[in-house]
Amino acid sequence: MYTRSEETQRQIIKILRDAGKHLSAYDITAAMSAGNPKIAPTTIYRGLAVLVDKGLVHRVESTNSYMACKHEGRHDAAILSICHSCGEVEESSPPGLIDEIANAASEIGFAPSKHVLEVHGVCSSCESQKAAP
Amino acid sequence: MYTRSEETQRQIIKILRDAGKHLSAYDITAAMSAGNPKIAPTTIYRGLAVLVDKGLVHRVESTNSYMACKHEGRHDAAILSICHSCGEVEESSPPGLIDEIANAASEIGFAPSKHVLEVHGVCSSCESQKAAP
DNA sequence: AATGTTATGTTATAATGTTACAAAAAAAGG
DNA sequence: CCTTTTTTTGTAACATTATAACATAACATT
Repeated sequence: MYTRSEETQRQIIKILRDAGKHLSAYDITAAMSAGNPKIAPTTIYRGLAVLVDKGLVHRVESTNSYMACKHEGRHDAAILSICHSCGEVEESSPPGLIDEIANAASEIGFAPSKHVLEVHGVCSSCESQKAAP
Repeated sequence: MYTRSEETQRQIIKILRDAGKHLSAYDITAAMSAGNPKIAPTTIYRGLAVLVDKGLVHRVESTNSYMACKHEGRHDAAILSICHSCGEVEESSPPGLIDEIANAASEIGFAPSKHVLEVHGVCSSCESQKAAP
C-alpha cells in the first residue's frame, strides 16, 4: 500500500469488515480517529467514493450508510437485506430479478441506469435468538 | 380542513402535486415560506410523516426526498422510477414482483418488513426530447 | 530547480433530520 | 361553563450527513 489515499481506503475496508455491519461515514471517521485524530469526514467520503466505485463497498441508500462487499470480484448484488436488530446486511442475487425490474421499468418507457433494492427486516440469527433466548 | 396540522398537510400535498416531482423537506419548507414565513422544518417533517403513513406521499430513500402518490387509495407502489432529467418519479406495480423479492429474502432466512425498490434513469419523455430536440 | 498537474488535508458550511420543551388547543370531568 | 388533564402545535436548539472551497503537498516533466 503506497499512497496515503490507498492507505485510507485499506483502513476503511478493514473497519467495515471488522464491524460486520453497515456504518455511517461518521462512524468510520470516529473509528479512524483512534490512529489518526485529525482525520476529517471529507477524507472518508473520498475514500468511500473510490471504494464504492470499485465495488468493494456498497452504499446503503435507505440508511445513508456503507458496508463492505462480501463477494469480492462479483459486484452484482441485487438485494441488500438489512437487519434492524444486529445491523448486518446480507447480499443476495436471485437470478433474473434485476432483469425483471429492468423490464418493468422499460414497460413504462423508462431507461434505467441504476437500481436500489433494499429490504428491511430481521435476519435469521436474530430471529432465532428472539424465539429462544 | 380544520386543524392547523391538516392545513399543513394539505399544503404539502399541493406543493408536491404542483411541482410534479420529488422535493426535499427543505424545498417544501421554502415553498411554504411564501405564505408562512415562520414555518419550520419540524412542522414539515411532522406533516410528511403523517402523509407517508397514510400512503399519500412516498419517501424516496435514495434521494432523501418526497413525492405525492399518484394512485390515491392504491398505496401499493412497488417500484419508484426516478428521472434524472426532469425529476419526475413514476410508480409502477408489476404483479408478483414484491412477492418474488420477499421470497428471495426468505430464502436466506430473512424476515422482511419493508422494501425499498428505486430505479434511477431517464423517463420516456426526456429520452425522446434528447433524441429529437 | 522551476513549472504544471494531481492528490491530499483542512476548514468551513450546506443539507437533512431530530430532540426537547414551551405554548396553545382540545377533551374530559365536575 | 370552568377547571384540570391530555394532546397537539410551535419554536429553538441541536445532531447527523455531505460537500465546497481553498491551501498544501507530492509528483512528474522539462
